[in-house]
Amino acid sequence: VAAQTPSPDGRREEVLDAALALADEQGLEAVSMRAVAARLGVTPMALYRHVGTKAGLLDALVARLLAEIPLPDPGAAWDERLRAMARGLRDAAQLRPSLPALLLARPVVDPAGLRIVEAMYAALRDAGVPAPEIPRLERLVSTFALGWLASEAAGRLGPGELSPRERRARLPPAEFPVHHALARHLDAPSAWDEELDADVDDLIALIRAKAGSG
Amino acid sequence: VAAQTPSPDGRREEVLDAALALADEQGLEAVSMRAVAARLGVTPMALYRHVGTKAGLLDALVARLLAEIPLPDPGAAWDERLRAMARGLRDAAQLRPSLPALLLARPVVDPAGLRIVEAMYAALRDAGVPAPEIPRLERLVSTFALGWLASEAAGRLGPGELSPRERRARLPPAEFPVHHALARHLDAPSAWDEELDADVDDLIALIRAKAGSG
DNA sequence: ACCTGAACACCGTTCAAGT
DNA sequence: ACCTGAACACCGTTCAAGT
Repeated sequence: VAAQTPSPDGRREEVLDAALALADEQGLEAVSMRAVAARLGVTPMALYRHVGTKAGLLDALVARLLAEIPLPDPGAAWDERLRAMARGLRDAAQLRPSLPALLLARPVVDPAGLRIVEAMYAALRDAGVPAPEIPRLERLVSTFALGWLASEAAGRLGPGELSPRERRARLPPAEFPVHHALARHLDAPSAWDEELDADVDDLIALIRAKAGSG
Repeated sequence: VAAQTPSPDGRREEVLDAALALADEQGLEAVSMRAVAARLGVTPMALYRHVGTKAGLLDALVARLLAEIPLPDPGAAWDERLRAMARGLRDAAQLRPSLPALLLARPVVDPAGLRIVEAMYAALRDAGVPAPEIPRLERLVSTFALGWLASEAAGRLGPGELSPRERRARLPPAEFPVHHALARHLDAPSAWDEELDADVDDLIALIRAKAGSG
């Protein structure tokens, strides 16, 4: 309860700088109150005055990272705007590997995050999606985006310890017939960046269909 | 390196039972080696023989939870099978709130997980999706599903501390025009279960379109 | 107004020792 | 074969005290 809304002092910004540097260098799990304090040459307790608690620190980091994501040119076509936002999110996550974990750890209630939601709403409206459908479709798209970022960051899309071929060799053909039938196409997953582009194109087609029916 | 592939002893199952009970009662973050050991009336060190390490424990939990998810009736139509799988995942996550965090924490390389992927492949094939497109579409759908489960578990879709109305009142209309224009439709988000059904219907339409073009 | 010191109740894991 | 005890290097947070 001490410093729920800490004063906008410069010291707070220094704390966030240190936490972000730590996250960039060693991952989000290295961001402990003690480690951040050590980086500032100060006692852990000194931080509590500025960020309230560790959850407060994480919330502040989310706000900062989201604020860095560029908004698309409002003059561009709506589908180009969606593509630009997807690229912006992906670039942000690749630069800041801790972003997806932060987004999942804390609900987004920050103006910096709503700014992005606003741009999504505008794109869906300009696509011709009926107003009552817009919030749900925005959540559909952003849920996919979040799942993608989290998967990439957590290594779910990565190769794992075994190659696809080795892994498949261990699957009994009787129980996994489609895996074996698709063998050729499982071996060479396309570059992830291209896959994300293709997925976004599919979602854009989905949105277009929604607009056509309204 | 000690017990990477521990013997299939009964003691191991008891360790997993205890960990799962702890996760169900107090959340995944309560699952510590020390707490699991205490529940078994044993020293933390005793666990290492059976699960190797904490990561090993988590991997084993993922495998167990995924194995519990029912597969759809292979005789049903492909879209009904997809709907059934979505419901199965959602039910599993609601029963086991730690599932999404586990799925994101550890890449799925387990046969219990691939069993579900296999059923997805089969549904997409039966929908008429061209073979080269199937793996990507499976990842699109499962990435959305994962994002959904993680969002629901982390409270991203929850109400937050402010009501939608209060939150919107703090957004400057000049910067958030679409939020304000959509006010009526933001106030009453539909039940999340119904929203997931609608999302799955949209993804099914997307898949149908892919099939039609092949 | 801002920071420190000591303490409390926790973590995962290693190593040597017991039975 | 299975478990224990002691130790190491960590966590977030509270409280009283310093300047």
